Amino acid sequence: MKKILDLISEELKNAFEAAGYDGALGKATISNRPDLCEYQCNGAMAGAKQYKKAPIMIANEVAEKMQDSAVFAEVNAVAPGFLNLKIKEEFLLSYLQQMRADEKFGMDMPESPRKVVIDYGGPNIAKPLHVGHLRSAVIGESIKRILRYCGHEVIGDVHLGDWGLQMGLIITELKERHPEWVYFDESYTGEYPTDAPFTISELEEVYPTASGKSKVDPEYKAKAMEDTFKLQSGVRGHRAIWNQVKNVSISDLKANYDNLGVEFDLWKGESDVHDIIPGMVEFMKAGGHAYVSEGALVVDVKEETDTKEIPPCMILKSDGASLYNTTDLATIQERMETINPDELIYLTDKRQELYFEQVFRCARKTGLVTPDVKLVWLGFGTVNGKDGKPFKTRDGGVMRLENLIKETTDEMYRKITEGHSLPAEEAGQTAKIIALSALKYGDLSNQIAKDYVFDLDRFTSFEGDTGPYILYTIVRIKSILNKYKEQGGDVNAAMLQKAVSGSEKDLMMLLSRFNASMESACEEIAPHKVCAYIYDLANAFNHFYHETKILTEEDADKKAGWIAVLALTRDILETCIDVLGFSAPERM
RNA sequence: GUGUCCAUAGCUCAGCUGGAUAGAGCAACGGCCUUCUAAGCCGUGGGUCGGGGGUUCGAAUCCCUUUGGGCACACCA
Repeated sequence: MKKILDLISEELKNAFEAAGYDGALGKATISNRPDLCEYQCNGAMAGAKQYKKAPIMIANEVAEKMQDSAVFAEVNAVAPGFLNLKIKEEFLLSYLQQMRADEKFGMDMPESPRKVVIDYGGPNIAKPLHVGHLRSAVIGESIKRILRYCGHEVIGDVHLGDWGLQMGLIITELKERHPEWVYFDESYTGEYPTDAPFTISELEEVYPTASGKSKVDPEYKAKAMEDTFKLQSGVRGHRAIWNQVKNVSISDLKANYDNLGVEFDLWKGESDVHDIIPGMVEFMKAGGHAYVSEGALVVDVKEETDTKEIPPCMILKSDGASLYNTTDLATIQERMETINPDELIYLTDKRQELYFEQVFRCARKTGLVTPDVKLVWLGFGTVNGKDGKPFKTRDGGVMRLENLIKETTDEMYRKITEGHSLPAEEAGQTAKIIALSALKYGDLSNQIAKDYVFDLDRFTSFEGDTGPYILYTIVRIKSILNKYKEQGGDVNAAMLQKAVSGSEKDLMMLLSRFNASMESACEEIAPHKVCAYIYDLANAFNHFYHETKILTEEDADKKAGWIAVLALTRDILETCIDVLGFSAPERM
């Protein structure tokens, strides 16, 4: 289905052309003066210079051509040259009817769907998930769903950090503590135990300790680098213990992401490309791109047009070990060979901008990707506390993701049971659903690239621009629709009617903008646009709700018309929260 | 130092490719429940869009400059 804005623009284009002007001037926008009109066109002013004519004259001539349009109830030319447009009720009604009959509510599927890989810039194994991981997971999940809803094929890869120095640090520390473990006996040739000799919580304590030691003890750091090298070069015991670390971590990570409602199609990691690194390095050397500088293997990526210094992209460290760049580039090569995507999207915190600029340039320059492959880096902002500094727990530590979810759920449970009657077992589940909506909406309603203040009190509030408010609105609609059914009504059979009130028309106008909102969220990779849209929609509904007594209406057609609007509103809201990655309960 | 992002109401944020009186929410104050979930709705107050120039018929939006922040700048990821 064409977007309503496009249909309006088409009318305008024809009118501009009929009046002898460039049709391109006939572009409609949503009115910024809703008191005057619903849509507006500023093309007459834009064309004034070109045609050496007063804008109001052009506007008048164009308005003249649209007096008996099927789309507009009213077209007014207003000084200095605005065209104010009001939509015909019949037009709006038929648009919504088509929307309601369409499985995707008017979203057109792309002619050539893209195959997209989303790289979540994954967490390091053996380290607990914290608030920083919340953004990558929540934003990535939403982008994946938005792109899929819009008809693209999306493959999400968690892409774990499982290969770098952090692994060496862990092995070194484990060896310090348990030198007697069979993994560290290099003369051992038998099978290694199948059960891990540690739990996830033990593991999580090991890394910070090791990291701390390596910063103050150069000898310790040297050991860690050696262990990293041994791991990467395939020493059996190192590989075996590393596998245990990985298994224990992954099952814990899966549980955590599952808890958050975030899914990955691939659980790949840096280690998965280890074997193809030598080939890639040779490829880069053979292409004449990679050379040795200061002992390290690098590829120059600076360009003439640069306004800043872009350091070369390092492929191998001077000790020959691979680093983040190496695995990322090899992963690009691997993805091109096995998946052959049209687009790669990387989601990391915004401090990695320069790094990805280097990697992308290197990938293009060396021919790892063809020029038509789109490489996109999305840098997200920092999650700050109310003090404006990076979010911490009360005692100053890093907030673990699972604690954050638990705290939010507990808070939600308290709110929904306090003064409201809900069976205890249902309240538990509902609290979890609402808590996720609070966290995800709180994050997604901000622009990706900006830092935002994490304020749990605000996110969990049912008032204002929050997830719980959206859910509350949906639940209200569901409640009315259920009662309608109890009265013997058939929601699906209810026919849309022309709006009978201003608030109903406002609601219908917003509904008609669904496809445009979703499309722009998809094109701009901007989940916050979906949030903004459903917030407006929820407001419009609540406004309508408060001045309309639906279930007691005696005129059956009128009532059915409202029920149909409600059903469509519910469907749109639920579709939108689904792409945001959360859902609504039946009641709350 | 170089580069980059940001600065909008007391607080948290919108503001699409420049358009008519800069919008929400929270907080404050005042209304609305014998009637579909008041976890809601309606209303009031609150702004020299960091400062200064410029382009334009028109600038929060584009350009320059300045101030104040955040971040990055080859062997970490």
